[in-house]
Amino acid sequence: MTNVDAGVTVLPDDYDGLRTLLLNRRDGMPKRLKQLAAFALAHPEDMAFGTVAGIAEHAGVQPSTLVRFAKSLGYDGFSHLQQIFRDRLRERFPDYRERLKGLRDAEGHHVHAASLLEGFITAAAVSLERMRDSVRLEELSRAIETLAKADTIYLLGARRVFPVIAYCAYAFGKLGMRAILIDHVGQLGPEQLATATKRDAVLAISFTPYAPVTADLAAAAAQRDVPVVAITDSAFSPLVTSADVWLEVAEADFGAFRSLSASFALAMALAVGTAEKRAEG
Amino acid sequence: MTNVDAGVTVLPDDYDGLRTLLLNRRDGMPKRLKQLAAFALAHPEDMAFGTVAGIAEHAGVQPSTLVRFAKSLGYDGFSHLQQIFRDRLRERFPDYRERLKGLRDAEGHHVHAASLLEGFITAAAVSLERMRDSVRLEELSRAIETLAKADTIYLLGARRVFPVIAYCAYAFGKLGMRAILIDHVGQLGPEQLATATKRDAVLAISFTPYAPVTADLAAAAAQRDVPVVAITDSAFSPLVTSADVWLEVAEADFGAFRSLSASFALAMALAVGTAEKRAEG
DNA sequence: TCACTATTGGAATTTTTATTCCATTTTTGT
DNA sequence: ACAAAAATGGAATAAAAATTCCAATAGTGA
Repeated sequence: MTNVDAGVTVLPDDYDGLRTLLLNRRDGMPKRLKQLAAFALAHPEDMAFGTVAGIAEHAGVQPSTLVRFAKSLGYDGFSHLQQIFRDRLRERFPDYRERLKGLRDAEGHHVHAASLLEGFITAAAVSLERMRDSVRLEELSRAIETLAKADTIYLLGARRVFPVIAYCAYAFGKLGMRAILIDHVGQLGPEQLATATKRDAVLAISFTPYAPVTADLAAAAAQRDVPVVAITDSAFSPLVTSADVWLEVAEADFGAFRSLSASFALAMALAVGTAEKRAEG
Repeated sequence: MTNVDAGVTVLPDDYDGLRTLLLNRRDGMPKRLKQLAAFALAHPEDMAFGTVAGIAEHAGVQPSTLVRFAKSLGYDGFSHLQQIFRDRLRERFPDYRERLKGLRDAEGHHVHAASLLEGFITAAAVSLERMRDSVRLEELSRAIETLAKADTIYLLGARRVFPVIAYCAYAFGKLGMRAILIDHVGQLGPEQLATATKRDAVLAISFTPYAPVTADLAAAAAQRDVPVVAITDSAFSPLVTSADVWLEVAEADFGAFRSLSASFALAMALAVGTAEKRAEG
């Protein structure tokens, strides 16, 4: 059987579309299917996680009815329908994820400029959205307090995240705070950091694969009781053990390149927040 | 019956508890299990929805290792462990409401940190959206062609946009293209750029207020017939007169700080596009 | 270096889960 | 009220997934 479905509306692939479809079709549906439509909209989480048998029991129908329900809407089967409910929970912007996936699939063959740009824009947007939910505000506040108390802020970051830390140097400077960029020129990182005391603070950033210098220097500073604020991408980062406060940022990637947008936004919030904190007290 | 369970620590049944458990055990774990622990915390959604085979592939381990991982933590098997990740997503919406409520109740400084972060996130997102429509694709293609023909790419950018150009140095290098970062150390910019010929190219970035060095060095290069590709924010930029191709990016700002997200996305697209162009021809 | 133990990879097996099929019941139109 | 069509329930089957097991490998201490 084809899914051309007599020229009727296209099969929805997101939750909102499905919802509309169900509401429209509701009146013409037989009893059990209508019952399922109501159940699905009332318990989308169950639809996302449950098994056919479990949902069927919960909704008061037979397992086969669930499969019929999915097919009557035009899906391949229950699993196909369930995917829509799962996508809804997975990301708050499933369309972004789909778009990224689509673009990534095209990779390897010929990707033209437009889709490249689109890919990087989307990766950046996903990173930002994700951070909106994932950053712990208490931690952010603590990070700001730590930096605000510091006399001088030492900025630590290498390779891929060096741009972020370089920007911090610009921002802190512009906001009138003393900040030193540890650029590790001539391998002089340890010496650049040598003057840091417990009255100062280190702001360190590192993402997988963690540059050893960053972890080493942060550890050395922590050893000497210099407060360390870290931005990193997982609780397993070597920075975590050295850090007094750490903030988690998971950047999305496109192809081999990971976005830095979320890190930048977070760094800017840290810088301005710290400046305002100082102005207050 | 107590839940102390033979002196072992209690088996966590929520995500936060699991997270703590993983962090504590991390050091004593064998390689593959540690790898999985990191993966689980980095991709909780995948853990919630994926199948053993799918997750195993994504995490780079064998299916059996996943089951072993779950058991080594004390769970019955993978399915039992997965339940914890699913529960977390189930409660995500209440969780979110909780957060908002907490935000409202919390002391002023949390709210403040939140709105700062929100502001920078929004500025970045707006910049990205805006660029989606405003970039001229023909110009982007021309820029890519120009850079692809170059022997060596000289990277020019100062002050606020220095991070972007620093990132370009990283990206071009990683893609196997010869690129020189003109960092202007010791005011040696002119000397760093002196070896550029018409067989090379300059990639210059500058936004208001245009740093004079960037415009001057770009002009000097153009004078010697070195092709110049520019990224800037208006047709009135001093870079435009020197540039063979130029791309317009208008970044949004929040407070005194302007986003760099769009510029980064564009720079990444340029870098990867150039690499692919070279691979083709 | 050698034996011993812990860890890992991969195929085989078991269990769970989705799907199909068909007999039975309900609805619909005349 | 009757025949035809549609819908439903439930068991049978197929598919997919989790788990187990064992051989191969890496790691460790004598």
